[in-house]
Amino acid sequence: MAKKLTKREENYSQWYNELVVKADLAENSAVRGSMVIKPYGFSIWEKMQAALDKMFKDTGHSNAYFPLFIPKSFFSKEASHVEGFAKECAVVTHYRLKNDGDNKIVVDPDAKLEEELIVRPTSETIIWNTYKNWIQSYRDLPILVNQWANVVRWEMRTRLFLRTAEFLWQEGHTAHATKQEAIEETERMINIYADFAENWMGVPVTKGYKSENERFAGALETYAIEALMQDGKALQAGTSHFLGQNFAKAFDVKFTDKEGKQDFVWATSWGVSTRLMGALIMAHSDDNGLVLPPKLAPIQVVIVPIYKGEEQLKVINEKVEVIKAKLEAKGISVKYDNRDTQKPGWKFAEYELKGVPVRLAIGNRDIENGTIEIARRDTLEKEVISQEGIDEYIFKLLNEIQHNIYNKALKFREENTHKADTYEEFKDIIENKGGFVLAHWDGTPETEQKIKEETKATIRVIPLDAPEEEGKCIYTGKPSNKRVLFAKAY
RNA sequence: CGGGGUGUAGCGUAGCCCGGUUAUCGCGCCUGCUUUGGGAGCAGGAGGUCGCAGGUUCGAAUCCUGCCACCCCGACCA
Repeated sequence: MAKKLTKREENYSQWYNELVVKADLAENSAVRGSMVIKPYGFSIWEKMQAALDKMFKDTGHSNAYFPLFIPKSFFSKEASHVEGFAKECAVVTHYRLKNDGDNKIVVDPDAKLEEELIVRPTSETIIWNTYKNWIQSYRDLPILVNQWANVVRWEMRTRLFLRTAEFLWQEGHTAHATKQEAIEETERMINIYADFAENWMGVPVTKGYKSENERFAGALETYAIEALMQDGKALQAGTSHFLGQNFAKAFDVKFTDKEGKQDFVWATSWGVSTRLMGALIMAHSDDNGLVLPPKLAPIQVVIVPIYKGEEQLKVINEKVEVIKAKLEAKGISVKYDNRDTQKPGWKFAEYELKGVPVRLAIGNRDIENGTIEIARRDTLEKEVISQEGIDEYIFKLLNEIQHNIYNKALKFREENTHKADTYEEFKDIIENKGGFVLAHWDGTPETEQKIKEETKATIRVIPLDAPEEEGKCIYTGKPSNKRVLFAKAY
């Protein structure tokens, strides 16, 4: 497979599909644009969930669950929200099937719903309809709730992991007494996402806020983290929205403050999805398959025995049990694959494809010498080391791999981030090099739209840490005081 | 929804233009022997509504009509 992938380097998306769909993580479902996440792939998602969930809880949030179906009328209450999602909703119109007498199952026309139900594309509406009943006083605030759920967006075109019709995600929905508190929450959550992306996934991200064009439907401000994939395209990896009082007004959610005055509640919402799996794969993988950061790898160390005959295997088994126990005592997840149905070379390739960070191989030679062969996935380097102190060695190595993967991605991003001062320069980079482009922009949606039409590049974010700098918009020449981040995006 | 393309075994494919024995090849799968430090070798074997429905014909994977599904490109998007 590796050879096949090399041939396809030019077409990253095919490469990606080949690797993920055929190999390990998913296969096309009969349902349009949905995906099957296979057990190994799903365990990566579970690791992500666990880490994020802890971060949410450490910052005072709790999990809850809201309905999958949303009455259509809820949607129309917030004008820009409905406009943003109307074109991609799956709608339930009936509640029963029947046999039409010809042995065909048809939708029973008598079972038409009074009001259609929308399969949630996001839950702001149904949640704020609920919050209305939960909030009367400032004493009821803040509400800091998160839900792990699936959502459905009937996209025109789907793409595995990045844009599936149904996807898994978490959506946080918070309610606050003051604008300031809500903005702080919005920023807190985008920082958590950035922390997770960089320190768990090993994917460097740029934090910033979205231009008006790219803003979430119904939000006053959308913060996002943007990551750069190996093919030079940007991927939005997480968003946190300051919703102002829009949803409180739409659903009439008022509270009485300390002075006895009534005011609308301030809101935020934030989410990350299984798209993160796509980011993880596309940021680190190489021609041999996945490269997983140790913190998210379902298997951190795999041990492969090399033997001739039952006798040798028995000796190796005993030795490996000791090593495995020592590693597990340090909290390292270990798989010992002593199946005799596959050969060692086959297993090596298999676990590389799966992205297992560290592989140990032990054979008769090692039993005699008290050694073991250790191979790391990120650099593909192999060495023979002593069995003495191997647990400590691997513990440190996993940590080093985690950092190395991040640093490699960071270096890639630095090498593929360019400044452009003229439109010619800008177009040249976008067309020929790809990657991030930092450029001045006059701040108008019209200019962004023109640039998008002409180059397909959009403003990914206006970086939070962008330094003040006098300049001229690359398109209109109007004054600008900081550079914004442009790229072609998924 | 527009433009292009493809449907043949679990996967990837040849054959189609120009109709004609038992539908090609590779991977995978099963059995046996030899192998095992980077995806093993040899021998044998199983596996097919040729996307679906009609039509033309002595005869259709191949020609015609209709339908369906999927992929790529555009508009849309976490």
